[in-house]
Amino acid sequence: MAKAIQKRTLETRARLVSAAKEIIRENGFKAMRVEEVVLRAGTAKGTFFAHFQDKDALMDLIIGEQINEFLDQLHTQPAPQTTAQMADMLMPLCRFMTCERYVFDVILRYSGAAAQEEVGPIATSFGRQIEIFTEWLYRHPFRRDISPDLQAEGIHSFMIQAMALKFCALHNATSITDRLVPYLDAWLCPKVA
Amino acid sequence: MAKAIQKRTLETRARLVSAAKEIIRENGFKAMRVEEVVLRAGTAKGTFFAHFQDKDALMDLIIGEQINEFLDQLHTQPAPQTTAQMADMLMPLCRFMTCERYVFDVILRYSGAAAQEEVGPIATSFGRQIEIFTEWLYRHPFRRDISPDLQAEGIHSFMIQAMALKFCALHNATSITDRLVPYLDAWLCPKVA
DNA sequence: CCATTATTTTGACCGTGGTCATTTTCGTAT
DNA sequence: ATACGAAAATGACCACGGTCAAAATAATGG
Repeated sequence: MAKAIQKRTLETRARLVSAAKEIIRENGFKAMRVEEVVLRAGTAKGTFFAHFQDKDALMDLIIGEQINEFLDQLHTQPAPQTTAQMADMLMPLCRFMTCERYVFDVILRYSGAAAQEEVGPIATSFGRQIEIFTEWLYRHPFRRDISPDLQAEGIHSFMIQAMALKFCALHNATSITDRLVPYLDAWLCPKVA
Repeated sequence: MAKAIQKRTLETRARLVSAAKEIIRENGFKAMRVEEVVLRAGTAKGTFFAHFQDKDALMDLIIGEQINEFLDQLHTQPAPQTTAQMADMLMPLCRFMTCERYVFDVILRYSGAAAQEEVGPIATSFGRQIEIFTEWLYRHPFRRDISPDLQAEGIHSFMIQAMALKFCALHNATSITDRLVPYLDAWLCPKVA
């Protein structure tokens, strides 16, 4: 049976989401406080939690949406022929994911480690990411001894690793690309004697 | 110049740490609340924060200590000869790191993504982990086309990946070992034509 | 032993995420 | 229109991490 969602509900939700996005645009993701969102949306605090399980659920939504836009972009481009090219293509996405430490933390929590029962936007976008990688690898296979799926998972894994190092005090001199390429070379183009 | 630390300071700190460990032993890491720690230690709340930057700093300390014990264990064992053997050796550590979702989250935050100025216990233990892997690989090199250091970083990266998937609703049927071995095989024993 | 300074401790207070019984609004049948 | 049951909104309230000026305690010098 349809849930018979009222128009009011959609409107309130939309107001909350756009208030949140506005704050993020002005002051960054970390600055998004529930009280502020609710103030701008002109609702009571309780209303927020009637629409979203918790603050992070809204972050999940907004960040997931942004990631998906980057993936749309990636999807239109041809498959990379070299690891350097691949790293370059991934850069915009990596830059966004690491634009704030807080953002990267949310992504980590919701991607691999998503404890949610139902899979959220970020987790879904990660699935899509793997799919895109897999498609690339079908078009231009780097390795033939392992499946494109496994290769794709590895790329994902090294992407996370390269991004994580960005926030590590010891390694923040090197750029993400510079860190990613050696991983990708070793993973996708092993030169075994 | 020595800071001339009073004995009282050490005692208070010790009481706080052992109160925290006690709570963790009884009810898990997530149950460790500052109020409860302070209550059991018989100090005021402010004292806690005079000793630790924040709650997570104490978690970092305690978890880092535990990780180090597993690493001590690993250090006494001979280098693994196969990927399956390696995965088996890593299992106790992986099990601890994923004993609670909260623990894994703290570890992620403090390992790769440690934003701290000074490197904390967990981050340090991860450095040690890489060192141990590197030593293994010098003794028993799986690949010769890339450095042991790079191989070690990859092992670490895939370990994280395998653990992260444990918390993913879609993948929690498979055990960590079962997920780790294919990664390690592809990473350490590429069979390129 | 007292005075003075440095260190530690204290606990009232705050910020922010999250809850829930109550009230308001909406859709529908009469 | 009016009544009534269901969905949505409200805001006082709570939990818990974290702050800070003031008080208590320890170390030092005369």
